[in-house]
Amino acid sequence: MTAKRRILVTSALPYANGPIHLGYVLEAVQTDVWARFQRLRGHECHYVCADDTHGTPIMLKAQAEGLAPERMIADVHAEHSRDLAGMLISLDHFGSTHSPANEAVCRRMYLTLRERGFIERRTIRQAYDASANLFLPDRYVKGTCPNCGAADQYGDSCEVCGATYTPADLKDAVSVISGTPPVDRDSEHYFFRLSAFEERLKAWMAGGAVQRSVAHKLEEWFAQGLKDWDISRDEPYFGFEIPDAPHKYFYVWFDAPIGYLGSFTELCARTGLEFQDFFAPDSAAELHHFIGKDILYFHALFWPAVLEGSGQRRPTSVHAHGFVTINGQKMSKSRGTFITARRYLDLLPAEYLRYYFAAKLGTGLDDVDFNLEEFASRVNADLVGKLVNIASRCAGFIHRSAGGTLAESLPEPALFAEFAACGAPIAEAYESRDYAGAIRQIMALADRANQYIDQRKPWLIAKRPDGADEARAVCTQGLNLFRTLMIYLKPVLPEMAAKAERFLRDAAWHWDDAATALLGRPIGVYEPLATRLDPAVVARLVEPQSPAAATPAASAAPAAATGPVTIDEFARVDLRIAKILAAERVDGADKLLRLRVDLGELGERQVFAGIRAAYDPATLIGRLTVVVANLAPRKMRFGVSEGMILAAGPGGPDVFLLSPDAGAAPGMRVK
RNA sequence: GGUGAGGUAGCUCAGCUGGUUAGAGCGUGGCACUCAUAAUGCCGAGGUCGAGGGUUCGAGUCCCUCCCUCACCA
Repeated sequence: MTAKRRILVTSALPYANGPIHLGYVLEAVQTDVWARFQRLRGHECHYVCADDTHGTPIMLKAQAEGLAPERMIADVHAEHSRDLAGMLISLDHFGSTHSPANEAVCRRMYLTLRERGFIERRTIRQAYDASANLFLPDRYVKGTCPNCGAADQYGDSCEVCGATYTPADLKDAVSVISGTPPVDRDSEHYFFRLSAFEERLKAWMAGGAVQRSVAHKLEEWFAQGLKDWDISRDEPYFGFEIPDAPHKYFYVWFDAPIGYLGSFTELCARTGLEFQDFFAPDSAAELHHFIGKDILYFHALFWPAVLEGSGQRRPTSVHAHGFVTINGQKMSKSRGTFITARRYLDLLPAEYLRYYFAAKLGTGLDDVDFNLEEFASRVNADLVGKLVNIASRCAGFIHRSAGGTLAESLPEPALFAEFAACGAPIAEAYESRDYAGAIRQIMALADRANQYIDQRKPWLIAKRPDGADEARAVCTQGLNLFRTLMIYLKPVLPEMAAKAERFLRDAAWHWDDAATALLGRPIGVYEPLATRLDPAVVARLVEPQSPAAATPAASAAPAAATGPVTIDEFARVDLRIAKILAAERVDGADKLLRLRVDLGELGERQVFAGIRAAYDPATLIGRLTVVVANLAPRKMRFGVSEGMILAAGPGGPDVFLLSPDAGAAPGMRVK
């Protein structure tokens, strides 16, 4: 086995203005599988990440929500942490770029860059929103394309003709923030002299730090000439102030990758690791970044240059992956295919997605299609039908005809040796991030294991009076083949592997354990390690979400069965006993009644309900029923509906209001 | 538009530096089995390897042209 390596890996920092979605999960899974694989091999591997919290979009979004940005990013951080943990991402530390540790690293690196002459000041002219008092990033200016005349285009490029330009080139430009035309204003900016690093970057790239196709892309950029990089922004800006430059802030893309170091600093403080062991220029430790192909420029050019320029080591590798598509199409909120990690986890186990992504992740930058039907069939066929089935069909015999103890030796050591020998090429596939290749090999072995059992037919052997030992031997062989495969899959399926360890009463597995058989020991009773997933549940990943706000009345179509909700989710719905004080028909609406209801301590509300065909308003007055009290108010043509009356039935005249038993009073909580 | 990647069985893909009848999984048709979460095994059908041209004794694999798809463009 190779010498013990010291490795630091990162996933790109998720931006703190939205939830973790499946695209990011792909990256986290890719990183996590690699990290877990390294640890399983006995190497020292630390995995850090952080929220990317700075910049204009965060600032504006917080403003729009009426929150301090610090508050908003804290909320998002909690959500991100929870979702990543749900996906079994084995982060050693998940920090934030908005941390004292990160600010300290930013300042230190910036000052070193400045000392060494890599920072320059230049005055540039930029679009400025005079009514909002802020400089506008390109994407915050919209107007007519100067090239093709398409309306409503962003300030950096035209989506219609593809032309690129600056906001000043746009015709009829307006600020997205205020809608007023921007003015040009001069401002002094700080630039990082990327151009000084061309030769060093080429050398770095030639050393195999990036994939081949990425190297091609970089060559193209080199050919165009490297431009210096504007790393400052004017206030107001949510970020870190630049030392000795009042009112100037580090551009979010400067402090974001530094967030890897900031986060690692915090991990060091917590665990006693030596930061310099990993970042000194002559560090023998490895540094691997996993990123999406969209941010290659930052990670493959700026980042190694910034690291080197500030007197630190360069990354060992930057590994880029493609995007996730859903059923062949881009994720899209409007199509309902923007799937968040939370949505997935509410419906399905993380490991199925991890397996599916791993089975489709190669070494390239190709997009990974999340095809719902294929996902279901692949998980069911591979994991349940093939893999777990091996254990499931063998375990019974060990208990029935062998007292629950494995045989003392393997009947087919050569077959086991073959499985063990595959450890090397499978490890090689993991190491080179060809997870699809690793999974292919593992599943081919799973097929062989099933063939073996089928040929030996332990169920027939066990029926013979003298067959107990042989059946036990065959199933001991089968279980050992299974065990070896589960060890190979442990980086992808950590929980299932842990369950299998417990089932076999085995110690926590190391990669090399795959090559030695488990013999002569008692094992536990088999319990299903994985259950089939229901395509109908999978399909719900792309169902439109939160239909709650759709219709404020009982005419709402009865939702189909909607799967389990947690008690907390249920508790969010505030159901109250309501007394109907008044009811009348709504002119101009042939389904609606306007109700005035008394909710006790919550006061009186106006609620519209689509029950006119079923109830005479006069009969309703004075009766008690149930109302959703915290439904978002909905503005209708006839007024605002401030709640929803609960009723059952298909609609029309067949609508039936709920009634509490005697004793209930207006305002009581239903729970 | 520029650049890059890619177009191989119904679907998802593998095919290394060109070499015998082009492969796998899923799906599909048939058979077998019944230990196993209707799981598993065996047999079969299904591809002019995007189109056309070229190099070569020989091309999915190299070259040219064209068509189509996707991504990136700081």
